[in-house]
Amino acid sequence: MGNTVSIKDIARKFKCAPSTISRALNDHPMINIDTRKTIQEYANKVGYQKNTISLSLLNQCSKTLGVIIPSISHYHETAIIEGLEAILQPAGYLLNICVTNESHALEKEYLDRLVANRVDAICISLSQETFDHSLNEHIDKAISRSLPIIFMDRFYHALDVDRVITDDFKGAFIATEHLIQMGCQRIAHLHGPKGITVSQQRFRGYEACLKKYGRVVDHELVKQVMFSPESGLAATKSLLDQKTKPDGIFAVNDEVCFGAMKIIQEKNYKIPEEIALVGFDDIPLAAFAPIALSSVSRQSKKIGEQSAHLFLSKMNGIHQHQQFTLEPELIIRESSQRNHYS
Amino acid sequence: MGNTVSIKDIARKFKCAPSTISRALNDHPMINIDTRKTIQEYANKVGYQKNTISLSLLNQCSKTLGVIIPSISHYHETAIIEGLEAILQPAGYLLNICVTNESHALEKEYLDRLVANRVDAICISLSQETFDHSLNEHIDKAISRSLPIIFMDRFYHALDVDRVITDDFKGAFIATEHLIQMGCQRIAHLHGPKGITVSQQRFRGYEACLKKYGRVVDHELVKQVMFSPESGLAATKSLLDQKTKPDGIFAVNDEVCFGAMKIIQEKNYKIPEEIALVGFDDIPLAAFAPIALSSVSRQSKKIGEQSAHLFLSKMNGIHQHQQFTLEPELIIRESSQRNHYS
DNA sequence: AATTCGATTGCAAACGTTTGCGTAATTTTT
DNA sequence: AAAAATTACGCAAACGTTTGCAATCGAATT
Repeated sequence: MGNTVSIKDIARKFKCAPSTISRALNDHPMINIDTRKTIQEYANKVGYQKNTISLSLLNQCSKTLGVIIPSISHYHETAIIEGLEAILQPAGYLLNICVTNESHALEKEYLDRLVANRVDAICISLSQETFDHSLNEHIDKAISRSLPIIFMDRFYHALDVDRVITDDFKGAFIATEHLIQMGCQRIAHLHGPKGITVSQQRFRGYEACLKKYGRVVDHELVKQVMFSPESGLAATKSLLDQKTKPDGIFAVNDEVCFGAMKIIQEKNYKIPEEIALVGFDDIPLAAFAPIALSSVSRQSKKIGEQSAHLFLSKMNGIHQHQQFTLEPELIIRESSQRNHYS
Repeated sequence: MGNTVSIKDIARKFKCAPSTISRALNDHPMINIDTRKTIQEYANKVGYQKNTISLSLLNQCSKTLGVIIPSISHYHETAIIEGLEAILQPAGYLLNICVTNESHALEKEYLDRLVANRVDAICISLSQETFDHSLNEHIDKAISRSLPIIFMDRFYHALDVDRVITDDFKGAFIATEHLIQMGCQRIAHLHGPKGITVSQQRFRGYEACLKKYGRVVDHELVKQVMFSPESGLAATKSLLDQKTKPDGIFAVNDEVCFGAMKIIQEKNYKIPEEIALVGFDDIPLAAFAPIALSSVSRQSKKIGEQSAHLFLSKMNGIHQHQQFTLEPELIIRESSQRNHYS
């Protein structure tokens, strides 16, 4: 494309070997101090910029991390990216971000491309399709070529992998427990898309908590939703239309709660008195929902940071597999606060 | 690190030249069809994956687009990324995404790194600091090495550049005009951070519209905010506390409106009857605000798509500078719909 | 005067791939 | 049977950078 100047160009100018220029630019003491300065000044003047790809080729490392995520439209994912960048920018790494839209084919395609680009490692949150059908060959193939793969959020069938996840089970458990403590008798659950691990984990936490308090899951009170307010609205509407109405709802995420609130308020139920509501993710707008929304924080940014640290440790030659599980935190706001302590 | 197999490795196995392997893998007709098949099968078996960095070095193009954005925590930015990916994934490109947090130093650092990595072009939304102090040397330097730079959102001082922006002025104008048509007499504006172009453009549109209808800006009704609900709440509170109260508010973005709504409802003003509200960006949760929020859509995803197309056209050798301005669209919802037509 | 030493610099290979050109072997044409 | 054409493959350079080793030169030591 043009006027990019290389070490060879500079070498021609100074009638010396490229190696001399290279050493001069890297301030190698082997080179005469005056020569060094002269060369550096010249390089600076003509805007010389090191070509990193040649270095990648030489050093077999690209100083780039591949990131594969199913979506980028929610707070959780962008917070993860912020966490990754916060740690990896100072370490000199760049991020190759790939969004799969929950498609297995795209995930495979992107994985191949990242491998072809020789990224130093890959942080991945598996797509729904991959998960649903356990389509793991592409992952296994990548692992078998000893490319470090760090799993975020979604479990992988194999045990000996690196991963950073939040304890969704526990998060759901404490959310449900909180609703119970607020006096809710019929706690509904807006269940996330089937086959997604977080959906399953959160349902299991909800189920386990009910069990602990001597209750059982009423399947009429469990509705499946997508991760959107529209879906939350529809599911909640059907909840409110049936004979067994809930007096508490634990939803798979906050967006869903916004939809739930809309219809609950439309039907003139009082939040939290008649129906208490708890979401998941603690998105920035949670506090500004129609009724300030209680939510379980999954520490999204910390997932990114921890994954970044895990990655850096791998770059430093630590090859044991590491698994981190972050603690969820229940943020109690208006939507579930009943001034009822038990 | 590595059981990565190269063309040379395969060549050794078959006791032939690397060039033969290369041609065989690329299905070059020059190579015997049987030899081709055999080699391809073997390569497949041992998991050969083309090393793209060597190709980047050879072809002087990396099939990678650098993306520099000030933040990644809002809908607008993630939608842009989605738009970019939607077009560039099928075209075989990867995205290097860099988040500057509005810091000029980081922007400079990232720009250098992307140049060093020889990305094929850079899509950039300038940081606030860069903008505030017109710190453009790094950009000029990049341009001078004829690296294609596509500006998104924020104007650049120079005229002959490639850019894709939305007409924020017009968006603000139609939002304000709508409030006027809804009968608002004292329209406040929650002004975005100073020095940010979108803030200025939106204020100017607001100002121009008032002028068109024979009004002037009442500076008591213009408050400066950050792009957050907290900030919107604080600014609106001070609006409501002063003698000249607004009966309509046009805010620099939707998050700010969520904050505004909170305090307006707390103080028991009716939306939209007493105070009508219009935001900007049309985030997915806008329809699920306490009162469904009217908002100006800036077609964020289309910015990404259009930038991607512009980029591709540059890759196809079209060197003229192109400038696109997307039309904003006012989405009218409850927060401003007064059943009052004029 | 012969030797050693230190200070600078150059040479060449390496990373992985592609590609124009040369060349050998085989087949077809005259 | 000789010439021409076809087929199939190898050689080597190129992309930009680093680095171990050799080489050159002047100065200092024996």
